Amino acid sequence: MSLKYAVLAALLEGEASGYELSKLFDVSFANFWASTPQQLYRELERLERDGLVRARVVRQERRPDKRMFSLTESGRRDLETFAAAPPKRPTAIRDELMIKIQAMDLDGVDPEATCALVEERATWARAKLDRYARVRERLLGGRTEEEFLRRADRIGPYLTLMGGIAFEEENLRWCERVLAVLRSRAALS
Amino acid sequence: MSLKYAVLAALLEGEASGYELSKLFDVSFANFWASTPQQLYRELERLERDGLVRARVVRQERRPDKRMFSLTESGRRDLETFAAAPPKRPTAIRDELMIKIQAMDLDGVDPEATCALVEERATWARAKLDRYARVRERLLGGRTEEEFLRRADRIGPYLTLMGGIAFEEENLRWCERVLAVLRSRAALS
DNA sequence: TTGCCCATGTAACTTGTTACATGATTGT
DNA sequence: ACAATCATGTAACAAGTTACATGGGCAA
Repeated sequence: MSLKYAVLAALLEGEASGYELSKLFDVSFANFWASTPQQLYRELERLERDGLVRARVVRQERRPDKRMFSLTESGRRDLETFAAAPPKRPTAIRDELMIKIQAMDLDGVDPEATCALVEERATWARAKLDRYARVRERLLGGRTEEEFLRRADRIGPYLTLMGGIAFEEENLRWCERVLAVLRSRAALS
Repeated sequence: MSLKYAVLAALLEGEASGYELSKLFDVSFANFWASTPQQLYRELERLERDGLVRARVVRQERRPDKRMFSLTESGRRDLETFAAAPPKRPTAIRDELMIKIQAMDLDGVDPEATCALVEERATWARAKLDRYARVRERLLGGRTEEEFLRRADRIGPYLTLMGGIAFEEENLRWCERVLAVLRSRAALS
């Protein structure tokens, strides 16, 4: 139900193809709404059928044709209504690593293996933070954060990005605390 | 695929009924693996059929019968294998509020309404933190964190709880920053 | 020459959600 | 009297995942 609104919100940035949206959902949108390219293509079909989005075919040379999607007036109105209404469902998280941590104390589980998993997570978190930093610079466009937040027309995308950055930073801190604990326990035995 | 392991990991705490598991998934497990009671009942059926879990019917007076589930040896081994293997899928988050924030700059969206949504989120975050604090006290059982992390047999559940607490604290800080921004913009116009 | 990028899609399958049903007990 | 708690479940539906297919361009 909400992937619909995630797509509409993504199209606020302007016209985009399914492929471009799938890239966007891989970087910034992934922080709060996970989805695969297949889901997006399916959703776009539905949104077009329902008149919330319109498609324009762009012929390309030496590249497959692409369909550029944009919001219709009715899509925009629907999104406005959604944006002011209270959320229907609580935030859902699905993080396999945490299940593995929950079960790490089992006899058959090598603490070294657990360490490796946490280190991998930390590496990913750092990579994500790097990408966010670049997106942030682009959004700020030379202004300071304070200046931007006071004057810019659209601050929504910046506020969600702030959320993503804070989340990954916290993630990284957690990884480091866990690694410190695991290492000091390894030293004891 | 991983709800399976989330359930097995939950049963590490000991025998539990479907109902009790659904309570657990509502409090601590919800931080990293969301699921509804109906999913749990279905999953438990499957796990029993596959021999990873065994059920024992407990007759009760003045209460419906209940089925208490516990891990079998093969369930435990399966969980051990899972715990040491790298995650198959990246962490997925689905947070409606963030979509609403992303779209908040639309003309038809009242900034007051957006504020109210963020305040509600902050209230929930505080309530969650309260509950986590109680779970934490129970786990520590009077010891300090340092002492606990050095000597306890099972630290997995504490580490995931630490993650949940850090996540909610960050959430709350984000809410407060957003509210400060929204209020100072409201004062300007 | 292997593999990734662009660009879209179909089909089969697995998960997750929602609404409903039962029925006694306990608390306000 | 009404709602919540305990305790489980069915059925219908919506959403998400995985594997596969197409086919030229481009870089190491």
